[in-house]
Amino acid sequence: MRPTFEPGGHDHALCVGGALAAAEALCARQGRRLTRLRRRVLELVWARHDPVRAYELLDRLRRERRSAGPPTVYRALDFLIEAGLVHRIESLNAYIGCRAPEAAHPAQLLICRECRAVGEIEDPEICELVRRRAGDHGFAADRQTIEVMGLCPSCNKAG
Amino acid sequence: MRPTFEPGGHDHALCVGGALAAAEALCARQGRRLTRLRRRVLELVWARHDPVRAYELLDRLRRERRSAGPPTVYRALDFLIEAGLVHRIESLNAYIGCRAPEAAHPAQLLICRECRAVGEIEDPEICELVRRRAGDHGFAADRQTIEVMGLCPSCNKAG
DNA sequence: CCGACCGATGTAATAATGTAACGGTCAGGA
DNA sequence: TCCTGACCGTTACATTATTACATCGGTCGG
Repeated sequence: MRPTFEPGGHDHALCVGGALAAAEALCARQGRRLTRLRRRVLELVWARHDPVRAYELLDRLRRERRSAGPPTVYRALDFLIEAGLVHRIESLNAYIGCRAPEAAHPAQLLICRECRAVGEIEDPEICELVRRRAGDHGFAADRQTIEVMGLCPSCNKAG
Repeated sequence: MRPTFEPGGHDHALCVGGALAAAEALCARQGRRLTRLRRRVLELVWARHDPVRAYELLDRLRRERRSAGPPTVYRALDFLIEAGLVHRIESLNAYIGCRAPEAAHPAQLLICRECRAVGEIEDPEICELVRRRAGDHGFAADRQTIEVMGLCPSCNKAG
């Protein structure tokens, strides 16, 4: 199991490579088309473990594809989110690569307010409890957004 | 206990009046200044049980205060959120009056994707479970955003 | 009373984020 | 061949939010 927060000195090429390979496999399995553009956007999202903003992606994309505009990025992101390869972080208006795209799942994100690192957990118990409590109020839940602000392990130790 | 989703025919003046009275009391107790402007913005937020957008508030505010600009609204909202009187709904970029401002609490919002009604629950068990699970990964949680999309009781029955 | 200060608000400009609408291209199937 | 639908280019625009600086209006020490 990968750590929730990636340590500083890791070989990031492995992260990117793994994410792209997983994406290829997932799209093949689900009959989705991971085009050149979408693949490239996913790669840019994975360039770091921090959340990435849409217009950052656009800037980087434009360096290699002059034609890129906002819709270029947003359409690619929509596809990647739909496929479960990327999560949108609502409280930051930002995006991050999903670390467990194999199993479709609601994202539970831990966001460090110091270093901006984002960890992803996937806890079925939380998911189920939220669904049940919503149900107790007559509400039929179908999508959950859970985002937790705080301090990641290393910033917590440092502070 | 008030219902999580307010029924159709209720006397909404009571909701607004109650919210304003609670706000006065809370601010008095905490030494915060609920100015005329802030009070009026809170009242506008409470005009309906739906989420309100910042620029909707701005439009309504301008009718009675020509000088109002975006910062006017955003500053008032910041204050109200800080005081726990209003919640920001991250997944909608919208705002809604808090129904239980007495006890500071993380908002757990149930958002109907049909009628846009928003219910608020306050479940300590969810809160605690999320905190504990985050802690299991070495993460020190201090603020939670929990937003659930789905169908409210009446839309669920209708559909 | 005076003036320094400070929080609240006014005001203008602009940044950041996101969407609509339409056209072109290209692959695959009737 | 023609049609269709997904994908992407392109332009324009809508929405959301912030920065920076000016001003107002009370409070408090002198």
